[in-house]
Amino acid sequence: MNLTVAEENYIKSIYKLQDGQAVVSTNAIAYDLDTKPASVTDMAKKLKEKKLIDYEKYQGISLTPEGKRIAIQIVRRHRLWECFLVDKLSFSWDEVHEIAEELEHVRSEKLINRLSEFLGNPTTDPHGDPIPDAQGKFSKNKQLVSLDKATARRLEVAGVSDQSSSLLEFLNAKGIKLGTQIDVIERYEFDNSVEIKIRNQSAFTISEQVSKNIMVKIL
Amino acid sequence: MNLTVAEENYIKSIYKLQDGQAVVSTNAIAYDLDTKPASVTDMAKKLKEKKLIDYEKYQGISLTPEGKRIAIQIVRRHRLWECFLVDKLSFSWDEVHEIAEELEHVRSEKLINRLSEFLGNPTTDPHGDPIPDAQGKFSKNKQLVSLDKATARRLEVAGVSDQSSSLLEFLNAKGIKLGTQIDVIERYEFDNSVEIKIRNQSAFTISEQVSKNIMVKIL
DNA sequence: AATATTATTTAGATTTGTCTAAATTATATT
DNA sequence: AATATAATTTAGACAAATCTAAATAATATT
Repeated sequence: MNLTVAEENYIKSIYKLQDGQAVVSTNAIAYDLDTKPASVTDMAKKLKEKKLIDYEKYQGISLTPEGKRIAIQIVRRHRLWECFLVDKLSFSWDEVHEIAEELEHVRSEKLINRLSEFLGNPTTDPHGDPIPDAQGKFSKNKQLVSLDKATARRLEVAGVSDQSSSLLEFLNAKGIKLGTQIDVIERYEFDNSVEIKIRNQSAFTISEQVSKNIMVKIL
Repeated sequence: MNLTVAEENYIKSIYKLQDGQAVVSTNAIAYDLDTKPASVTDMAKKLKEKKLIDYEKYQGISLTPEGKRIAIQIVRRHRLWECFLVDKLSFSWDEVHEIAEELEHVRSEKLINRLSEFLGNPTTDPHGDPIPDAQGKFSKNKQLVSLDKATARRLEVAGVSDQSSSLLEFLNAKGIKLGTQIDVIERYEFDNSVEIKIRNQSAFTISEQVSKNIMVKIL
C-alpha cells in the first residue's frame, strides 16, 4: 500500500479522532487537518477505494482494520522521532511536534526499527504517549487519569492530552514536565481550578482547562 | 523561499550536474531525475521565476548564487543524514542513499544543526563526500583523485563518485570501503583495467568503469 | 410537523507536477 | 550549404489535492 503524505495525514487524523467513537465526522476531520469539509469528502472516497476506511455518504468515517494498522505505524514513527529529538538532539518537548510531523512520513521499516533500537526501544514518547511496537502493539500502561479527576494528593505527570504549543509552553514556563511530582494543595469548586505545588517551588493555581489536559499517575 | 520537494530535487540535480560546467542541459537533468525533458522545461520556467536558476530557451540551465546556496544546504542535509544512518543506526554505506533522499527534505535549520553537533560535526559523509557547514562552506579536503588516474602504488579509498546501489554493492562484496588501503599491482593498458590488492586478500582486477568511480588519497 | 440550522456532498475550478505528441531549434554530417 | 539527427520547447492533457459556491441531507427547534 503506497500512500501519499496527504493520505497518511488523513489516516492519522481519523485514528486520533476515532478513539472510542464509532465514526468520525467530516467536519471534525476538516477542522483537525485545517482544511475544508469538501476536501475531506473527496479524500474519503479515495481512502474508501483503497479499503482503508469504511464510509457511506452522510454516515461518518471509520478506519478499517488495515487502516488502523497503518495509522498505528504512523503514530509509532511520529513518537519515535519525538524521542530522538528530545533524547538525542536536546530539543525540549514543546518544540518537537512539527518536526516529527515531517519525519514521520519517511517510510522505511528498517529505519524505524533501527531508530527504535538506537533509542532503547522506548515505550512512551516525551509527552508520555505510548509508542506501539513494530507489530503495532501498545505496552499496556499504568492507568493514567487527567489531573482534574485525580483524587490523590501526590501525583506524577505522565503526559498531556493536548499538545498545542501554547499548553506545552505554559507547562514549560511553570516547570512542569514528564515525571514532575505534584502535590495538590487545594481544589476550588467554583471554577474547578487547582492549586498545586512542585517540590522546592511555591504553590500556584492552574485552570480547569489546563488540569484537564495533564495526565497523571497516582503515586 | 519555500520550495516543494520536487523543486528541491531539481535544484540538487542541477548542482550535482553543473560541477565545473557552465550550464546543464535539459536532457541531462531529465535523465538524472528519471523524468522527461518536457517536464524539465516546465520546471525551469518556475525556478527561473523564483530566481534560483539562470535559464534562456535552448541555452541550458545554471544555478544563481541563491540557487547554489540552497543546493548546498540540501547536500548538507543529505550527507548529515547519511552519517547518522551509518554511524548511529549501523546501516552500511550502500543502503543509506534512498533513505537520506527522503530525510533531506525535512527543512528545519535547528534540526540539522543539532544533528550535525550530535554527530560531532563530521566533514565527510560515509561515501567520503565533503559536508558543507551551516554557512555552506566546504572544509578544503586533501586533493582526491579517481583510482584510474592515480599514479601511486599505495592508495586509500576516500570516496566514490557514483553512488548507484550496483557500484556500492560491488565494492561491498569486494571488501572495499572508506579508508580501505589498496595496493596497485598492475595497470592493463588495453582496457584500462587495474589489478589491485587489499591487505590479507588475494589480488583481483577491476574494470575502468569501476576505477573511474573510486576516489583515492595518495598515501 | 414545519421550519431553521448545521453538516455534508456535488459540481466545477485551480495549482502542482507530470506526461505524450507535435513543433521548433540547435548541432552534426555529408 | 543542405540535410539529417538530436535536443528542446510548446500545446494540450491528466492525476492529486485542494478550494468555493451551490445543492442536498440530517438534525434541532419551534
